Amino acid sequence: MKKIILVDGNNLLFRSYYATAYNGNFMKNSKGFPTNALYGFVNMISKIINEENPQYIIVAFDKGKTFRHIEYEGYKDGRVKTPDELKMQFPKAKEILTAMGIKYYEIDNYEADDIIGTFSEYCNKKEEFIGTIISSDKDLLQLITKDVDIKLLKQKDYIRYDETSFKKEWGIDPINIIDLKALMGDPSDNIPGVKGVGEKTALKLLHDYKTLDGIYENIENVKGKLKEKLINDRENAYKSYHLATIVKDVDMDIDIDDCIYRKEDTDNLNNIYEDLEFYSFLKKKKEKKSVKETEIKVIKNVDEIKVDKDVAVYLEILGTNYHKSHIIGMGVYNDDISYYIPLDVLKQNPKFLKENKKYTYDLKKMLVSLKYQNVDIDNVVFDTMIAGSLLDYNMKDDISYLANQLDYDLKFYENIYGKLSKLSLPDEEEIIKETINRARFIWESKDELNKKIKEEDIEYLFNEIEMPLSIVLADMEYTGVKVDSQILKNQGESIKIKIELVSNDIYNLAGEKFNISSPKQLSKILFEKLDLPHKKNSTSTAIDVLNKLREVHPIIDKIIEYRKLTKVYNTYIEGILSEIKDGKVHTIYTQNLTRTGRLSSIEPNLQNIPIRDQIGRDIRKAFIPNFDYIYGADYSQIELRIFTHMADIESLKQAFIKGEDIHTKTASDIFKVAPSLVTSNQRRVAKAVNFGIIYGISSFGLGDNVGISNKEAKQFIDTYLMTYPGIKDYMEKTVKEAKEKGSVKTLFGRKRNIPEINNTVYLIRQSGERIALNTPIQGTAADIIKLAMVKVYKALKDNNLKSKMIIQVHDELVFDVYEDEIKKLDEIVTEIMDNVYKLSVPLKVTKNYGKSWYDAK
DNA sequence: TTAATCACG
DNA sequence: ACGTACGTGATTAAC
Repeated sequence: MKKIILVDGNNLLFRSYYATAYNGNFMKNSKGFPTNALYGFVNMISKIINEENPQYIIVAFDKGKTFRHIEYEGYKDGRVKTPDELKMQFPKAKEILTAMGIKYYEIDNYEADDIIGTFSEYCNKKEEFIGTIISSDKDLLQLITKDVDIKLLKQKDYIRYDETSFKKEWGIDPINIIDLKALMGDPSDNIPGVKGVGEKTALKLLHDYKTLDGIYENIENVKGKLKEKLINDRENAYKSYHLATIVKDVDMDIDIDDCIYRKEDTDNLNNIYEDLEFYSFLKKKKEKKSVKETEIKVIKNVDEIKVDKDVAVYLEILGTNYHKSHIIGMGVYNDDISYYIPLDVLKQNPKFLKENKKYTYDLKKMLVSLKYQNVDIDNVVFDTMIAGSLLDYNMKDDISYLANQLDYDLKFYENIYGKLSKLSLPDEEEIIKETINRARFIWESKDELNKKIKEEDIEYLFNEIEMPLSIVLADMEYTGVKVDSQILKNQGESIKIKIELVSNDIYNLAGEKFNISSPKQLSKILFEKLDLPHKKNSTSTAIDVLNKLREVHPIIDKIIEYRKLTKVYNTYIEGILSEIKDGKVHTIYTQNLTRTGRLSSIEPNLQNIPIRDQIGRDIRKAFIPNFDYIYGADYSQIELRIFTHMADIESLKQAFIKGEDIHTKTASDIFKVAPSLVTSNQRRVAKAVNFGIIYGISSFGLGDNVGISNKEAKQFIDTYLMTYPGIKDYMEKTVKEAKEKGSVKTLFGRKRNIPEINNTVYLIRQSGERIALNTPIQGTAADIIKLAMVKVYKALKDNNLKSKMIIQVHDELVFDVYEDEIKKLDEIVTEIMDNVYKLSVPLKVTKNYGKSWYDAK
């Protein structure tokens, strides 16, 4: 017995396209060619090959207009036109199949269904063949026979139907799927069916009368309204029957030998994958760039090191958190040398690490790791990780991601050291080879990257902000933040008790015990057992849903309380405690991750320590100085100031210059009342509108946020735009330019590509427009505070202050300060933050200090 | 591994 | 009619 796998190619491509097209993260390769459908397609085909291990396989595609279009002009009318981004991917899919050794069929004026129908019929007739259809299209169920079954794809998995299981579940014969569709119709294909008859009614009718013919032969036995409907739409029913019938005798020659699954053409397939940038699919990599034979030298003693010009260095560690991970060794490479330096030799402080010009990947990682070993490194002039991220490559911790994007063949970290959860060291020989390969990649890519930095005109951003910032951040991370674990433990104890109490209250109010932390179980309790009002089909228990129910049931307040307490306990008590070592936490600031240029902070995240509620804010009492005081300096309304500067809005500018409260000023303007008469609610709304402007405003978003109707929100926005002429023009200009260039820039030239902005899908395009409006503002704020950090760091050094900058929270800098340095530090920080960059509006800084982060308010 | 939730700017 | 604020990270449940 031989089996043929019959794949519905159209169906697979559509599915994978729409599965990813809406999430806003539309996959494209660096040339801008859309790849999202293909990615899913390749995954699915590979899965099919793995699961079915087929001897014969074909993939069918639609081609041209079918008889269905000709005989029924409304056919598929209501359907949205296939997006261009999807259409473009079809030819590539066919190329991929050919390279995979899979035959595909497309026949003029037939759909993929009909080709599959014809192959099914082949299986029915030929004794030795059976078939398995793969699709998510239920129409194809009509092809099930004793020789043909189907894998009906669902969202995550699939259901396999053969003749028996189909009959059992549906109560009709497979062929009667046609009769079913004739009755029900199919809105997606614009097949009419019988009006008012859905799946339930249709199945009942077919159960009683077997077929469409059977129903009309016995039409007198049908009762009432249904009978009327059937008689009225008799013609439509039969027309639908015809349209729904899959053709089984397409005029084509089947040479079954064509359908044999052949060996893939790996080279060809790799070429296609490389072009699409599907690096994870690449099989057995070829050498991408020829590499000259170099003599590797493993350094045994520091005296053997002879470096007489600039050089690329790469430090390998086992793991990703360099505060915890161990150094493996260093690769050193230039045109003359190719060294591997093990840790014990590094510890002897080789001179070239201080003296020679150096090129790196992930400078900060190297600086911190070496600091722990008391190894000095200086004079790093170019970091390829920073360069790559400024040039909008897709950056990862692992250098090989960048390498692959630049057409270098570099083994992935995971393939050398294993998954992060299961790291292990390979042979020393491999470690040496791969570490040097990495250094060599840095050496060989630096000029290309540097050239691009110049072309993009971002040398200032690169050389004066990001490169020195790496050194600043390394120092901050290494210095760490002192945390009093006893304070956390004490708070934890009292919170634990409160959690106990509130849990019991919840169980009593619910009438049973359940896991309050499970949104699924909670929504069952709230919306089924207690039958609280909720949106149709929504099981969300998120805070805004709960807030609306506070008056409805006493359990809601308790749940909100429970959420607050467990959040604080799990994330900020237990979470922080687990990150403390030697009384300090050492975060890692990711310098090259965000799309706007901001930093982010991990393990632990020091940028989301609570402040808005008292219960969470208390956590800050545990963040204490290592020296004498915690000093904090915040930029006040920096994003709104930047917006005012960029959009050049005169009256807002004046307000900032005069030092007015900007939200009150806005409220006074849009509600047309004197500033002194602005109510707190008016100010709240104005504040939300101001934020909305920064986010790329939409009336829905604003309304949702403030809790007013879409219409009211629109009113506010309109008034706002009328009040401040120039904003509308600025926004339109920004979006227009972004559409033309496909990117936006900050004041310092940091570029963000926004491919979404020209997408054909409305929602994605809209999101792209908001990104275009927000990124220059958020990004410029990030540039400015980064520059301030660099300058402050230098000034502290120049003034011989021993106090330390320890935390950055986007618009806030936190310092650990000696008592006798407070005054000087305050002068330095204020001077620099105020004047770091001249805008047409002043930058304002608010400052405080105290015995803990809590008290620095 | 992913989705839901909630902490921050 | 659709379904929408921008940027992050950690934890938990549930697959």
